[in-house]
Amino acid sequence: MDATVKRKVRSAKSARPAPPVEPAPESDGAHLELRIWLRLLACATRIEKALNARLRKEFNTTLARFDLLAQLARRPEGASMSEVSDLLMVSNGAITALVQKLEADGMIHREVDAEDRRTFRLRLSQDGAKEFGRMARRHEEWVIALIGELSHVAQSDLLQHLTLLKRRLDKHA
Amino acid sequence: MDATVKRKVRSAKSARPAPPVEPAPESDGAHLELRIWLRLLACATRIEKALNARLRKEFNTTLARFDLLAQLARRPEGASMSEVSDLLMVSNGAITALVQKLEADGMIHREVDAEDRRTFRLRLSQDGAKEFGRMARRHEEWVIALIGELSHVAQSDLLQHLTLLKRRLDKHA
DNA sequence: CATTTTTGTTTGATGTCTAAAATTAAATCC
DNA sequence: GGATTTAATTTTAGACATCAAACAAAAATG
Repeated sequence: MDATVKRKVRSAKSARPAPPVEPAPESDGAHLELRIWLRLLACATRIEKALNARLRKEFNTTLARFDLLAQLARRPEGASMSEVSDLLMVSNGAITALVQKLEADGMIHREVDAEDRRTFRLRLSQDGAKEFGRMARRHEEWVIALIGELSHVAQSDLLQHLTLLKRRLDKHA
Repeated sequence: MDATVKRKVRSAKSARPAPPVEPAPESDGAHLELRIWLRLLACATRIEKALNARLRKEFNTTLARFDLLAQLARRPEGASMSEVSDLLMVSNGAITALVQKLEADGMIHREVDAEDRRTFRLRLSQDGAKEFGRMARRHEEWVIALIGELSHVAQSDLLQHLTLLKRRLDKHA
């Protein structure tokens, strides 16, 4: 993770009116897009590592497990493996192992669907729900601590831009 | 990867003047910070998966390898394993395997340092440099295609906000 | 100078991801 | 209604990540 490229491009002359002070040569001549991607990745990995480390320390678990529980927590009716796989945007194979571990730990139940014997219905267990509640509260505090230093305005701007970007990315795929 | 929490918080009454139309309840009552984190992660994983898939398809390689080559490409004097480990923000153990593979593929050279027989000096090989050049060009095109649909203004806003966020995150650590 | 301590790298155990092949159940098609 | 197709899940093989333990070489210490 880092995707550092940053090459000396800086050729396409801007047809836009020049900004007041300077065309912002920025720390490197690389394309804006490249610089955005590097920053985005840097932010995401920093946050991800911080959350992962804390989840491990305080709850002896991981983000992947937490995310799966989070999906089940908002679906009292349960979900199938494939549904979870889609929700988490992770391959089917990855779900199998995760679910086995979580079931062994008593966090979730896995029952064969009465209608379709191929599919499993995954549900949070009672213990799982309680433990997830504890984790979610801490998780939220951590995220707020990590991002909360930005002003409210900066935050909503950032969210808006990220939402826009995500929409474009989804269209691409 | 998804870190979906989104809980029913919405308690802290805003002491700010209400916006023109609505206080923007947004799609969910979750804290702004949480929503930002989810979007950020979603964008990063989408881009990362796209780049990884293409690197594999076109060059039979991965982002991790590409990133390592990128670091060496900008350091003709070479770098030690630990330096690379720091640059990529990845543990030492991860570098060992990566370097072995890249050396076996003839992309990099690894020579023991004359000064310090514990350390290795890693350098791009000629073939490695050429191959990296090809990959970097394509990589840049891909990133531009993925992000380039955003307007220039949106892009520089986004970059600015991400830069700010990254600074805060680094201070935290 | 012999003994720590620190530093650079490797190894091993574990966790997660992917892609592709295998398995099994359901649905569909003559 | 038996054969094919589709769908849900598992398995396998290959990456890459972590952490912690083990080493070996260099530096520091007394």
